[in-house]
Amino acid sequence: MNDGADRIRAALIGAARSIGAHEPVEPLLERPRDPAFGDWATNLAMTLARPLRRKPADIARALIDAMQLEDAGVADATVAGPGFINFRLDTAAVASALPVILQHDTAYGRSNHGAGARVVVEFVSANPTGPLHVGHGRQAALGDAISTLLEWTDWNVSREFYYNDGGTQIANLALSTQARIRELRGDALVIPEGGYHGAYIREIAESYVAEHPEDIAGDDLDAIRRHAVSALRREQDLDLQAFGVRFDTYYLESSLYTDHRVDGTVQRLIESGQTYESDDALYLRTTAFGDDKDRVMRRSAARGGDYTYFVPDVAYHVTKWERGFHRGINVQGADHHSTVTRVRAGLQALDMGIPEGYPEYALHQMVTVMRSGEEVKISKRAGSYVTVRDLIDEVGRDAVRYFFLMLKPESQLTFDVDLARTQSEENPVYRIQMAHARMCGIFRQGEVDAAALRTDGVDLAVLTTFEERELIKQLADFPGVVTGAARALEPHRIANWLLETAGLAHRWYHEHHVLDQPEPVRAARLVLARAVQIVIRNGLAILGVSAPERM
RNA sequence: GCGCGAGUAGCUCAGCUGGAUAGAGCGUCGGCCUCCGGAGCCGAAGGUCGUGGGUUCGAAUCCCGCCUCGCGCGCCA
Repeated sequence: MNDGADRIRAALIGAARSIGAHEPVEPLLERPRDPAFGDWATNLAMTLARPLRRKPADIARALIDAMQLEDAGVADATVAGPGFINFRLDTAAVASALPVILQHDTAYGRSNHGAGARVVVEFVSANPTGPLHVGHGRQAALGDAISTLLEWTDWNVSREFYYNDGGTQIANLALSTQARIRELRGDALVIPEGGYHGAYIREIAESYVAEHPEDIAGDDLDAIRRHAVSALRREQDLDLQAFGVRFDTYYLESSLYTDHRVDGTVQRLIESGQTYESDDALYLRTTAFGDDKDRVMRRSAARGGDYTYFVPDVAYHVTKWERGFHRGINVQGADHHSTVTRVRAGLQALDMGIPEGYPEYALHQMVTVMRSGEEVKISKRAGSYVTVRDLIDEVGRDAVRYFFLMLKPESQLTFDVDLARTQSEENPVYRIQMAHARMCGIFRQGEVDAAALRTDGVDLAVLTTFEERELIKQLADFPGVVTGAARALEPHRIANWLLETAGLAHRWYHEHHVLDQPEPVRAARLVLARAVQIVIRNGLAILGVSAPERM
């Protein structure tokens, strides 16, 4: 799988048994912080110190003495610090990672931990009441990359978009559009309380009047609502298309009512005995499941007597479970944090065998936009905010994707438009793509068919320089980085790893030439260049960023 | 007031779920610059990991208190 870690691990297990360690022995191998220490390190001796009642350093020496070092590709093993064992691999063992990369090619980095199980990843889920803004953009990039990471670890992923096409906000949308229609006729503009002020509402009003000559007065509120929702859905679809994000399913909140799933969920909650009436409203005892107060399910008659949003939300998550998704991941902004406890509480109250942690949440913090050194003020009420489309038009899809993914989700993100559009290596996307393009440039210059390169008969042990060792080790780490990022639902690990890889690749490229080298070296370096090309391309693919052959 | 998140180099941020002398990019300073591919390369300086305690062989990482910032706290969604 990688450059010798498995062989060292096996040798360590054998050695630990021979000195009397209790099962199971599971040595942890990691990269030493400083490459001067070696290629791999283990703290096994320290963890064995207590059960064996011996000093870590003594155990470390005993382990080394009992190991078959040469068989494991180890050139040198030393005890260091409080009891670490550092292993230095021979050059051939390090280089053994390269044939694996070339053989697996587009599949290098994939693994089968998910065993094909189904998972639904819900993200964006914007109300059809306006264009997608930068927060949705972060969510689209995150949700798509998390989905891809899961696919790379063999999960059967369904990307899902949930449309809140019912409720107060849609009513306000219809009323806002109606007000604009009547403004077109010369009436004074009166946008209702909680309505939408953006200029796009006027455009929708104009198209409504054009398509509905029979209702230029704007009296048919139902038709106005349908027109506005479909117009905005179309806009959002175009935004997502420009971003290269596709969904497998669109789930409509309104269908929960027509299928009587909301009524059914309420009925089952009442039967669970976890509900009660108070002040003419129906409550769910969510405090029994960790909430800080009980939540209203059905409003009092004085307030309309209808259900609060969280009832269809629970009903919706029941459908996820019943549709066979026994793992669900919701990608949302941290401003929706309070829904986490409520939705889970509702599912637990139903007592239908859904695990407590269902669904999982990947919450991200807010996004601000920086342009010309100043923060772009976002005022949703006034309808002035930066849309996903604005960003894509300004800096391109690749940069938008990468910038949204380069920070961990818990960090607030400042999108620096000027940096994103910079065409030099201070721009991280450019830097990574350039590393890939440089490898392609070598093949182009040397008229080498990279895809046809084979490692048979190539002496990879001639890749002895420091830069080559470090670069190969980095490439060998890729599968582990992918599984770690997938497990943690953290695409930014891929982004950071790619940036490191690009740095090592650039350094190698500048220090050592390929095409003008004598034969044993030239062939080996071509293989290394090919491996770099493959791994960077695969990493970028996970993030949804392209890998251009020239810049 | 309560809940969640953040606080790490001048700036923007990583830090692989407890490991060694805490890293990267930008910026600053000093050198190179007729090199497959270009505004690029090499090197250096720069840190009380917000703060005070605790846990242990060992803490940026885990626990408790406090400080600062962001978000949320409706019979809105």
